[in-house]
Amino acid sequence: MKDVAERAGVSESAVSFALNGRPGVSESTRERVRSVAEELGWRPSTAARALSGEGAATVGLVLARPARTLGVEPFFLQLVSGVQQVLAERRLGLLFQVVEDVAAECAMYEHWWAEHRVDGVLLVDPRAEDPRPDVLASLGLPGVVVGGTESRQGLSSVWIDDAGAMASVAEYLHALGHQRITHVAGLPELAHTQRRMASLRSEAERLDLPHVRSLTTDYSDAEGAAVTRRLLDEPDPPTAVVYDNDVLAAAGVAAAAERRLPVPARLSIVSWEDSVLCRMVHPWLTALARDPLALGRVAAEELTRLLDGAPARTAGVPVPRLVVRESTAHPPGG
Amino acid sequence: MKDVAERAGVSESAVSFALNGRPGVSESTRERVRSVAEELGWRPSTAARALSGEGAATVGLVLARPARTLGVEPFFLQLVSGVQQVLAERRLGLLFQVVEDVAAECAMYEHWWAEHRVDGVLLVDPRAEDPRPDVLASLGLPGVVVGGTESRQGLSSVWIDDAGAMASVAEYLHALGHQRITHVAGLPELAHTQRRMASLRSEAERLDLPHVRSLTTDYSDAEGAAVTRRLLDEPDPPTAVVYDNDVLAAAGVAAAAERRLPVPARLSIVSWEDSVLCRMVHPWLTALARDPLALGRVAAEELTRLLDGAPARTAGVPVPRLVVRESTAHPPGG
DNA sequence: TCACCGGTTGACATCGATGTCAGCCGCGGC
DNA sequence: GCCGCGGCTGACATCGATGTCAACCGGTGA
Repeated sequence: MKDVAERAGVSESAVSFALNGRPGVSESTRERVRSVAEELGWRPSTAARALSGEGAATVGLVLARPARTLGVEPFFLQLVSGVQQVLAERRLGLLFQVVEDVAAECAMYEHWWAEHRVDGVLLVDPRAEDPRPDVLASLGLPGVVVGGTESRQGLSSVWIDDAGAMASVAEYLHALGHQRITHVAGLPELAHTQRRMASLRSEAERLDLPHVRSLTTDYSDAEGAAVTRRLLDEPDPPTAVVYDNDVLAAAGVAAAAERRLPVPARLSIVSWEDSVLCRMVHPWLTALARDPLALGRVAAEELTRLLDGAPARTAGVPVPRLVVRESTAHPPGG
Repeated sequence: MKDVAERAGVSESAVSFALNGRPGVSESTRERVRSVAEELGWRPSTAARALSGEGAATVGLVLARPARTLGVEPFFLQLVSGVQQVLAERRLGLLFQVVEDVAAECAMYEHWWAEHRVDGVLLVDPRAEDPRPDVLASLGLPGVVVGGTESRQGLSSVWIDDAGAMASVAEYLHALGHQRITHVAGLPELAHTQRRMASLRSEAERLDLPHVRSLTTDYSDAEGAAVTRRLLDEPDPPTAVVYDNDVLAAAGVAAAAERRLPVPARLSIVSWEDSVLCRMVHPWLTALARDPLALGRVAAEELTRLLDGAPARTAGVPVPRLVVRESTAHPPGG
């Protein structure tokens, strides 16, 4: 900074004023200082800035998953990519951490906040009984819950209409004539799993479909295949299965193929997540398409709003759209 | 820190001495200070530490990929997970950034370094003509090239034996009786793509196989399928195809299925990357299994060595192992 | 002639740690 | 009785920015 001041022929104070857009310098000086800083490749030290109360210019994101179940879904990296499109404009960095479980995630927040490493965090995979919002609230650490429903305790939320999406899937399958529908869900403790299950139950009631149910899994291809095999061995197997993500759905297709059960002639399949995976299996999967990039962008925008001192609120992203491909049809004899 | 000093009944200097393992305090005081700090949940502000010459306690990782081709492979998140297992021990954070291209990646390094945001970086996807090592060297920013071959310009490397792995695949297919082998490779500018292609060429010469070649793609399922279709339409199609990653291989299987070409009876398929994808397609894919977690761990260890002042060097990870499943067999009539 | 103005300076405090250094206290040995 | 030493204190500088404040300079209007 001293160098910049010297080269521009002004004082250090003037440099600070000029570069932070504060009054006290003329437009011409401001411009000169700016160009000198540019030329010298000078950037303020984040450490020094953070120390003088500007915050760490960093937001945190923790992913709590055991390493082995990590990363088949394109979803996550796309989300991060969207987040960064927004953060980049503000010169905010993203501190990223993979941990084993939620307890470690909470510890991470405490450490980050105690060390002043982050100004705020994005919380993903909200759960039904979730200790994390309480932790953030008690710390006073600003946060946005990605996929949360309401904004409480000073946390913002980005709301995803799982219930509406599930209703649209149920209606679509019902319209095709399906009566026996099974929902192969993900982890039961995740909030969106419970929302989807509840929505399906109420839709089944509304449409008068008694043979509708949800089964939970750990999202792994292994459980997806195992559950599907069990379903197909039943005396009255379902005619349509809705899988909670692309991996489960692809595993389901593979299981059906093992049994030489034609999809969609004998079994319709819907994937709750559209990705290349859905176009890599045969037949191509009918899927709920959402836009993880947009979700990431909205989440990051909400977080920057919070950091700017705005009150917590709930933002929404568009309802997932059902993309009909080859894996759904009328039920046999329907 | 003041609070800790007060609660422990000692001076601030004593606290600093105690917690940084420096002489000047008795073991009993050291222990008392430690426990008070623990109790108060005190952690040193990284900003203040960084400012007084300790470094940012953060390493950087930039992923240069257009958002749409992002994240089908489990590889990347597993790598990150391995990296963090090592970084966590040292209380080092990971600053993660997704950018569009290598130019943006270089700019990122310059910014990070100018802002003192990172102490070192992990460089992934090394290229044949790669500007990035030069940038790091000119900045003096410590770095580890993940998948690099030699350590030059003060950068360490983690070496992956692509050539050896490719040779083992070629030998395996040759032993099965295959003569016409095609390698559907990834991006031509990546260093490992070139290494694999070169290795295949020399193996083909050694084994006297004239009908062997490599074709490059962008790693997308679309190109994987398109290339495979083109291959199968040739008058003398290959009897074995080696795909440079799991996505390409799965797309290849799908393309073969479209043509009703039985795998492996008429076409053998090998995937260069083992993942759940390889067990989600039918038939299950023979694949080269490497261990991204271990790769991440070794890379992070090399980086911490560099940060500790050790000279740059090249470390190695085990050669990928060929896991034989259902997608490879003798060629028709072989 | 003087007060006022915007633009600018230079000196100083602040953030929270590390590093250094003189000096203090009490205990043991010569 | 004095020296030396381990253990500890307290004051100060340092890192690189931000924030504040009194003062100064040249030009304008009253």
